[in-house]
Amino acid sequence: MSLSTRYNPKETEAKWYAHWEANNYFHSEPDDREPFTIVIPPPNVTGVLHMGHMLNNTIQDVLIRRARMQGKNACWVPGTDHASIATEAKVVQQLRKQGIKKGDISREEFMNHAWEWKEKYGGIILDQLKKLGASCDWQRTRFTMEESLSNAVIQVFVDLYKKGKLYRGLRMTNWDPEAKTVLSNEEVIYKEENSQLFHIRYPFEDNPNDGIVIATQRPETIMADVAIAVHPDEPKYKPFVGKNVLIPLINKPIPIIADGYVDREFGTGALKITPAHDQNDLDVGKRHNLPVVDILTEDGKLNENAQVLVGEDRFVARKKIKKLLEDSGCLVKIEDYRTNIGHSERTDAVVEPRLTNQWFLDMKDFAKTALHAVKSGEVKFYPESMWNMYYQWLQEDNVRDWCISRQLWWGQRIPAWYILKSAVISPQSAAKAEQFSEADRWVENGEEVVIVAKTAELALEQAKAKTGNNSMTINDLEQDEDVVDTWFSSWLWPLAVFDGFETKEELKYYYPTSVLVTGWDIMFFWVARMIMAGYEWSEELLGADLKGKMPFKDVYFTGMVRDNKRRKMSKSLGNSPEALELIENYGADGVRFGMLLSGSAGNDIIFDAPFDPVTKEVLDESKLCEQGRNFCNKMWNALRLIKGWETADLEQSEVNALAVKWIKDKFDQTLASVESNFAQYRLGDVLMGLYQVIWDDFCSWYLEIIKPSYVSEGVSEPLDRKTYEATIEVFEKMMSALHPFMPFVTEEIWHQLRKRREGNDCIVTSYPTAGRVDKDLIIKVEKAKDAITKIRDARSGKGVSPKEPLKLSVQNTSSAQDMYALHGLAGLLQKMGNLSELTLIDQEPSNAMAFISGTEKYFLEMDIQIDLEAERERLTKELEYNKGFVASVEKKLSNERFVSGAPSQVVDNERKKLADGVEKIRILEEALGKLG
RNA sequence: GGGCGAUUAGCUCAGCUGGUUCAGAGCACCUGCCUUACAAGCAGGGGGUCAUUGGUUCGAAUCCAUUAUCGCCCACCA
Repeated sequence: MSLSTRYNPKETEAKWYAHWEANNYFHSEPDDREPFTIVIPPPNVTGVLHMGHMLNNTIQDVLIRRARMQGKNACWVPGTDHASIATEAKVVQQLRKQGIKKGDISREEFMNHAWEWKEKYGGIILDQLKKLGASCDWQRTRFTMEESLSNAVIQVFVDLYKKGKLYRGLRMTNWDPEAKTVLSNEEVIYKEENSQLFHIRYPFEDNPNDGIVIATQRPETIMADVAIAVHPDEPKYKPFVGKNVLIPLINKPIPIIADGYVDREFGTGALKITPAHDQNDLDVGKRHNLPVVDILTEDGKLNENAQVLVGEDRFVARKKIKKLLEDSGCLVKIEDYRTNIGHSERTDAVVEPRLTNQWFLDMKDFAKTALHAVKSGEVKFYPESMWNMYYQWLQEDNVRDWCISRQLWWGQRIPAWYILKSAVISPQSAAKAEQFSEADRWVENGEEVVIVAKTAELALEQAKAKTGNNSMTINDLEQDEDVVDTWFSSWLWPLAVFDGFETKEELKYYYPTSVLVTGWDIMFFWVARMIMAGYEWSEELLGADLKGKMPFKDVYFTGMVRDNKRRKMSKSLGNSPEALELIENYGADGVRFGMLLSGSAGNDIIFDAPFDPVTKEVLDESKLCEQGRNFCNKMWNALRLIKGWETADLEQSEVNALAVKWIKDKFDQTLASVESNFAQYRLGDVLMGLYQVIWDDFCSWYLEIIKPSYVSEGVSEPLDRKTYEATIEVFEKMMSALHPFMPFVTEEIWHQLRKRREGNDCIVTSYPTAGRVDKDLIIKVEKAKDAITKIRDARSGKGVSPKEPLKLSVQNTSSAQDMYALHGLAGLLQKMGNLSELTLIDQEPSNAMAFISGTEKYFLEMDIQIDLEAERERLTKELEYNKGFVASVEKKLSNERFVSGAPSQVVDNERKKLADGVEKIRILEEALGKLG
């Protein structure tokens, strides 16, 4: 058998992933084991794998794989989100390429195209997750718009309406002119940008030569002005209140009003009131009974109301109106200005405040329960500090009602119907029909009559009752055109992925899920709302079977992945490495290693891009992935070494027996820290611990200790079976401990180590647990390692080859006797230090180099002239250090308040330090004395 | 404007309730090695007043306060 000197991830990864899938290891069915459940944060169907996903899903996979190995019923539910806005935009774009305009086709036709698109491209990201090694239960793959999930959305909508938590109303909303839909407050991202403040003079109607100057960022909206407001106490403006001014360019008279809202210090102290395009102006307008003039179209162009620049885009209009104002002499000045501008989270278009009729969810009670959930500890956040952000957002005065309707087609259509004028077909209904809206819908108390029901049929029933008109048909109703916000379906994800809202059998078993792993950037969009939904419906759904209302017990917040300049990785910046190329270059295990080691919960991840963002050239910079790849290679070569050994029925040497005991203990020690770190989701620390024990202890020390020496070129002595067997055992245990982190290489080595029976795979072997540790043994071996290091140091310092055997002696003291009473320790020292002999002596040898390791004094005989001066200098330095050390300890111990105040254990420790220090000083002084 | 968090080696970060894993890890760096598992490697090494200034304490990287710098979240000032 010959194995390549380099580990080859590519074929190995494909092989094992297929093997795991073929054995159905990822699939979970409810049984009597304890469940361990994770629902994936569903990536957008439009998405391709990026660094954030890789981080996120690597963490989830580590947790799920470990749980599986611990014998829990591990279930990781994958799926995708329909992502209303993003997907609809993609489909519209695609149709446009085919020469089809969205406005020219029916809703149904559009939906057909959209579903087609989804079928074709929607699974890409999930396939990419497989490359990463994600052990999702693919048979459970869900989609937020599949039938059962959509039904849940409808059900919830109806329920909330019945509970009086949903309402429809005309409000100032955030309008995305690009997507042509309204957005929730959370979907508006404010960015500080350079802007300009236009100072514009509005001439008095009765005295056009004089006027009042206002300041605005948005000169293109002056045509929508309905008043100029000044502060009531401002003497400068007081005389003008009640007068009219003329809007420049269109010469429309509007009144000057007084309102306390105006800040006298800002700008000119006079404010234009534009109720259609600003919330505050709307409030002011309402107080003064002013009309609303809307001058913008749904795609952000000026409409006929504007009178000038009709049809121009708002930003083009801004530029052009500047010129017009200049020409009219009304532009006083322009100053530079920095201000926050809201952008659409999805399209990045500048959001337009716009008065529209929308559906809102009353958040007051939801906010309270969501707050309570975390406060009470029902849900735990990792890191805990994320709670601060969460808390602040859910404060009563901070949380605003959630606008859930969207003017899109791709999504769950709102189950609300309006009664049409045509329903007036009997005298009975005619009597009830007092008024109709512009859309010819029935109006009651000034509002359109709404019927909310799960289906059109049920809505019709209700409508009949309402109108008293039994001959009404479905054609007399009109369903709301809007769909719900994507997040209005995602917030049900943990409740709905198991069996929709239908059978509940699986929900009983899997709910609440164990942990949610997600980025903190969607804390408000998603995490908080899932908690709300869990609180609202889990009890109704599960009744007596409820194990907890919260959708998850823990939330692990990952940081944002940033580049080495601390910029958030994004497509537009082009600073994100191609996830798949990364896997291609370093292997999935290498990349997983890199992701896991680069940060802890909540902390942002600085991830060096391995590719130049501009040239796409490979930079030799993605150190952590490289480290991961190298680690794979290291383990691979350890495997090659071990597999190359011949074995024989030999007596196990003392050295080997000691080495085996030591590595087992050492690994158990690591396993103990693995357990505690896992409990705190410190995955990076777990991985580093395993990395160190495998690389340093196992490869660098253990394997070197037991490595059989060679007889002649290419031929080495056989190894005793007992040691060989133990080595395999430790190695495979290490592989199983590492498996959740680096599943592919560990599975491969697992199988290379032994012939395995069908089904004996690393992925399903039981996760190792820590055993008892012989601390004394570990300490003694550590001391021996220190001595060996000093020997090597001495060799390299004196230019003596490691190949040249040397004589070493130890001063015969009781502690030396105790140390070397450990069987095999002397042999270990001899082998690793390449010593021809190791003896305890009472008489110091001549021409030997002395060094101290622990409290032992060693003499290394080398066949070279010892430089007495250098020796003296080295020893003096060490002596000085120890004297200083002892002095500080003595000072501590002579402080009575320390001796009486500190715990006795601490004081005892100090005493021991002192004793050791004094002994070292004695040895050093003695050695220096000998040098003369 | 309100709030949160950070500041420890050249870089990225650990350091839990103050005292032996108290100044750590990984990477980078320096020196020497193509030693028959691995140069994607081996052996050895250097490097920090724990941001500032005070305070509490027998004892502070750790607790308190202050200042500075950075980051983030929230908020309608035209």
